[in-house]
Amino acid sequence: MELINQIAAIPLFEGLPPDQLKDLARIVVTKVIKRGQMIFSEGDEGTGFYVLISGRVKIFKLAPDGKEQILHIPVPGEPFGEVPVFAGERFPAYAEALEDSRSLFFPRSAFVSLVKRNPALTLNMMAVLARRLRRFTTMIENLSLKEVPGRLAAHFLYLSERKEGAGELRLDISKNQLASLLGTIPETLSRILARMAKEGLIETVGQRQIRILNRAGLEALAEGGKRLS
Amino acid sequence: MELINQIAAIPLFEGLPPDQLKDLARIVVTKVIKRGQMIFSEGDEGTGFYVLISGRVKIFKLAPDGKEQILHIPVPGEPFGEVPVFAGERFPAYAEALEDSRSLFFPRSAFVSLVKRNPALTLNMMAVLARRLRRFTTMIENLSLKEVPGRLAAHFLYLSERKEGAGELRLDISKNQLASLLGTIPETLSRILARMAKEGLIETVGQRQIRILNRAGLEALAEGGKRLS
DNA sequence: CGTGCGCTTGACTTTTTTCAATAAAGGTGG
DNA sequence: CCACCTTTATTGAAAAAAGTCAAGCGCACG
Repeated sequence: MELINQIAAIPLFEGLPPDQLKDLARIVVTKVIKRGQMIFSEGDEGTGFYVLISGRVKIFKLAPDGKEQILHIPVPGEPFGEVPVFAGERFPAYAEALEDSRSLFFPRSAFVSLVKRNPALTLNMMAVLARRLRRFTTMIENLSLKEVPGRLAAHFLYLSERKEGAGELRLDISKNQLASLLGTIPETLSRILARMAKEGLIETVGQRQIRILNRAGLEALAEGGKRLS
Repeated sequence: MELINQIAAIPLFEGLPPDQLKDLARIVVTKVIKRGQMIFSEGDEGTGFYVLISGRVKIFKLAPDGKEQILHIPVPGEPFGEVPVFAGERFPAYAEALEDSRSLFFPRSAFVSLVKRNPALTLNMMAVLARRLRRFTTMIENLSLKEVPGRLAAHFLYLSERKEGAGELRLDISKNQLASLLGTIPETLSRILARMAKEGLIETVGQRQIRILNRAGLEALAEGGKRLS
């Protein structure tokens, strides 16, 4: 039962008794998504939520002129599209695969009835929602109170925290996507990377590798205590 | 039993059986907050959450230079400060009373044990979190993809939806606070209001009253299909 | 009655975007 | 394996949007 093991490995379902894992396995649908394919659109009816198993997807908002703001890039094991399960019925954003991906889809009604019977699952799901709220408040803070160099510095520091201790970090998305995640455009991002390098804060190795040379400098930038010249 | 009635009137607790309302009444603490008083600060340990009963509070982020970004202004009956109950333990933002206010405080552990026993309460709380996520995604979208005139137009339309049908609407916060809610500064807000009035989109009546003269124009602004000259 | 705070307006600066051109990279099919 | 073509990234110059600094008005509150 490959499927049951996959479900059991999802943090959201940690602590569920085996029989309830089996219940989940009965209602779940595996979805395979090709790179570039849309998973859902803003305004679509949300009849359930997803958990990313492998690959990479982006959750984003879209302006009429085509500009995107990425809200979230789930890591494997993380749920997405869960808001309409609990309020509002429709997806508040778009989801598209950045790479060929695989996810599990949990239909709403079966999941809700499971929630009703299982307090541990309830608390896990609330923790997921609360963590995402926390990240969004940080995002709002960054967009509103920091300039682009500060946002970028904060992002580098964030990445370096969750990776190995070395000052080397690998961007797992393209610079276009990174710009969209930071609420700016590729040209601006490119210029700011160049300025950071010129000031000796970072060094770029290839296109997707960044080495942090001056962590304190980045922290000062992220906190607004310093500017790039 | 004034208190029980107040608790029963809170949407979050809708559908709770009387004995559980009594449980809540036993653990709840009434907090009276004076205008200008801090309720909690970012980083404080969150030992429970609040429900606003009367008055007005702002939930906001603070930049080192003192600039504020308001995240949320709960209406009476709405909970706030609930994120640390479910994840992370510390408040992600500041809360301060804009007017003399009264709120109920629910200690975390007692509330969590109640959640575990009550599926309806669970689903209500998840709906609260999911709705807030939805609002934050809209906020991120506005900050990133709209310019200030578009954000202001969207805000007016939002206010006019939840009030009476007339094109007249009353701002319930100062323009300084409104600027902070929209992610800008009072000077910019002032200029844009003047431009909107000059273009015949709105008319300002006194300092806190706005009359919408051209709803379609505001909608075009909010959708990015038009610009102020 | 004065002081202070909220609000407005002007002039200027800074930041970011836009438009355009070019260069580099990556994947596909021959 | 290479040539081609689309996507991704960089750089420059100009424009636009928003923020800063400063001054002044008016109303409310003590």
